Amino acid sequence: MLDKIPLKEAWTGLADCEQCAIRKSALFAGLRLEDFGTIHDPIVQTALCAGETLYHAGEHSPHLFTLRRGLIKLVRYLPDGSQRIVRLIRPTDVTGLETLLGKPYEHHAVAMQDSELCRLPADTVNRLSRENPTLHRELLNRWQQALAEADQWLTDLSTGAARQRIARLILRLTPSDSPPRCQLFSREEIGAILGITTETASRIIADLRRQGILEAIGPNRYQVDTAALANLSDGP
Amino acid sequence: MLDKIPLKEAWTGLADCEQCAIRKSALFAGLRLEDFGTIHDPIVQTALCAGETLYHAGEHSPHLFTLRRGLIKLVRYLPDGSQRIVRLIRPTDVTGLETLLGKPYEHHAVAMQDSELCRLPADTVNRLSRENPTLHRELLNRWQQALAEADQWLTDLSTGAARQRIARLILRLTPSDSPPRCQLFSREEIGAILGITTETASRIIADLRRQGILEAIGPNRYQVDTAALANLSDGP
DNA sequence: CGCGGAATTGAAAGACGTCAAACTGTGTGG
DNA sequence: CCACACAGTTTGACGTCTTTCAATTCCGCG
Repeated sequence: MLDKIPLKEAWTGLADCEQCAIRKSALFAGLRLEDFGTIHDPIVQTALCAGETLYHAGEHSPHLFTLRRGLIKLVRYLPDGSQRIVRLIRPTDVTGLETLLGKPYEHHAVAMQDSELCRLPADTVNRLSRENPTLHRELLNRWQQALAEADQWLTDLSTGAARQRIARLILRLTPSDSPPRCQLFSREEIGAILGITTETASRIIADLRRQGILEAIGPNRYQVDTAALANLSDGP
Repeated sequence: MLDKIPLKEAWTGLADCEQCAIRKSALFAGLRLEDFGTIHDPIVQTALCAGETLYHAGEHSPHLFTLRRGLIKLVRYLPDGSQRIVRLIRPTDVTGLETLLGKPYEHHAVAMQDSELCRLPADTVNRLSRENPTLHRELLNRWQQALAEADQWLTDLSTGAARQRIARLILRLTPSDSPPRCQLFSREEIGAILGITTETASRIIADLRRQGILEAIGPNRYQVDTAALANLSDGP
């Protein structure tokens, strides 16, 4: 399931920013060539294996991150010790924006899949944001995007019956290719996303399989009957 | 319950910004005297009675708002027609930040109490934000604050059993004065905040009253046994 | 081939939603 | 001033969904 290719090289990559595969949709999309020359504090590329932690809540570190590949969960622990997954970070997303304001991280960030990311020094981003209006606007956009996503997370994934929540989660995880396939997570993580128990998540997913709405095609990979799910998602 | 004092005056108040009672904690806290002189597009003060709508989701209007007095709910409607309250705006909070990016409003904003607010033109705020670093930083702070609040809303108010959610909501609504009192909302609104039904909300609150944890002292006003609620909030 | 963690399943209890009726307080009109 | 109508709240009864706790099965890996 996991191809473990830890990248140990911590390179100071200016050239690579310019050539970056995801650059057109990345935070730095609006940077001019000459801007890259002014980056002195190195931008480090790092890799995480599934399950590894990127940062902890409360930790105070002047870095934000762009995800290049993989999947990161932002987690909060509840008083009773259980966890709730608050948001997912996907490739081209940025996390750790709060460090731009000198604040500690708000969540635990944990890799759900093997991941690669770029670590950006908060100072550098702050300075570039002052000098480059496009980057600055892009930053605001990211902030707003995170907020919109948080609100959607609440209304889609924490509202209504468990079946509906699962239907909406799977739809959200299914790219609109055809045939529609999606990569699910452990039942425990699904529970932590939806605010339901592991068993309930398991029961419902097993049931969807029996109904033929999901068809297993690999470890936690399914082919999806999107129409049936869409139907489930807003009515029983 | 409601003292209806609709403010009809839509004044172009520069002087009043400087003298504003909430100015020290307002968005414009960092503005210099000379900055106020550069505001040409008028800042309008408006008032809403409980139940009135400030703006609709999808509406495209270049204004954001600071709440001076009262309480505003940000609402999303679900496919099935019911509503979910996504966040509350309290005095000194800002709402409608998305218009700074030229985007339509993400929510319906409805007054839960009689409210007064200032309407700020997005252009003006954008310009001032470019010219004044303190204001600019304050804006980012507000954005981050909204995001943190959204995450807390999810973990506090949409997680766990209905009793716990209600306990946490009441605690959150109770200022730390003594004796601790709080102003509740209609049972329907409480349901929409917590993702439970009106009846469940009513049952539990009625039950808390019978247990003496809440004691009615006015229309939807209660004296609160905070210790008992804190106890409820993270265990059964 | 057996081990261990994850997933699934079962049974029973409890929580919550649904539908409907009774109750309360408030404002209105007689 | 009282009776009534209305909207919100409370309560009841019942069914369904979800959790809980436990047992079992499945699957990847050593």
